[in-house]
Amino acid sequence: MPELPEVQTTVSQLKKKALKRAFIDVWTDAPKLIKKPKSFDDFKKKIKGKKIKDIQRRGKNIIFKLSEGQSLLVHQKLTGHLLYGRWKEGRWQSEEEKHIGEDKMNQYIHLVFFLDNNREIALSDLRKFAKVELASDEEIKKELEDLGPDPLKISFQEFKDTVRKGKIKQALMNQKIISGVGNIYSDEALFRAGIHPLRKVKDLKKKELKNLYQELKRILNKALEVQGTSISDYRTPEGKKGEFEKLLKVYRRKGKKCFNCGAKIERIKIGNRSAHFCPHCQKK
DNA sequence: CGAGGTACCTGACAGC
DNA sequence: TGCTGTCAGGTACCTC
Repeated sequence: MPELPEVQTTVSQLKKKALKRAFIDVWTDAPKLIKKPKSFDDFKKKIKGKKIKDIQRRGKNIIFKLSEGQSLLVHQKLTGHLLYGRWKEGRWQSEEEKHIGEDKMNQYIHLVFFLDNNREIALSDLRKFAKVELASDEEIKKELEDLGPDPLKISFQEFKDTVRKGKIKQALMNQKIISGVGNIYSDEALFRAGIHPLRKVKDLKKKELKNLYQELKRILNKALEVQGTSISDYRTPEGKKGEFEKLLKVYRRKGKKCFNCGAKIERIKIGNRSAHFCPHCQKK
């Protein structure tokens, strides 16, 4: 799913539902999703009885802090998303919204955690790219130590100090520079700041960088308010769609008219990812 | 160390 | 209709 707003939405909703619950069992039809421990049997043995003490976000990673010094790490990659509800006889029921594409939902559920309150947390993942790991707090912490700061938590000075080189689009998406921003929100922030994605960071004026910093924060906060962007089958843990899709100005709008000036939105490749921009509002 | 390509999977959609 | 190619909220790993 998932960039910062979608991951944060997931974490916030799960916290309301699953805090202090314990895992009593786990099921999968795709054991390759679990990277640590390597054997699913070990994973199952280890997680049984562990209590959820906290749920945190670091970049796009979800960390369940468990009892006995253990952490459960989930990275949803492109199409993964965690759901909270009921899993009965191989079918999923969301807590609140029962009408959204139930068959599709069931088809992509590949991992189910059974909690001690007769509810389940499920991982739905069309492309099965997600990563799930259970290890000690220290081991998980170490794995995430290369991640850059969270864009919502840093000052402009810190932003300026960390976003220093390369093409601006790639710098924004580089998790070691700042963590949590991906293709959608980097495209959208650059459009709103009027900056061409291929511009070099070192060529940006301080004013442009400041503007970008502010637009990035604004857009991430706005997306958080509306629970993110739903592309493909993304749903919040409660089964709702994010509403940011309606606010997209360039992302996946190739060939359509810019809302500001009417020019046609373009799509180019930068480092094997696509970048969308308005050639008139975002001059190179 | 960094940049660029590929691999990991499955599905939707455009064009012939 | 059916086939082929391209694209998709991401990152790990390899080569140069």
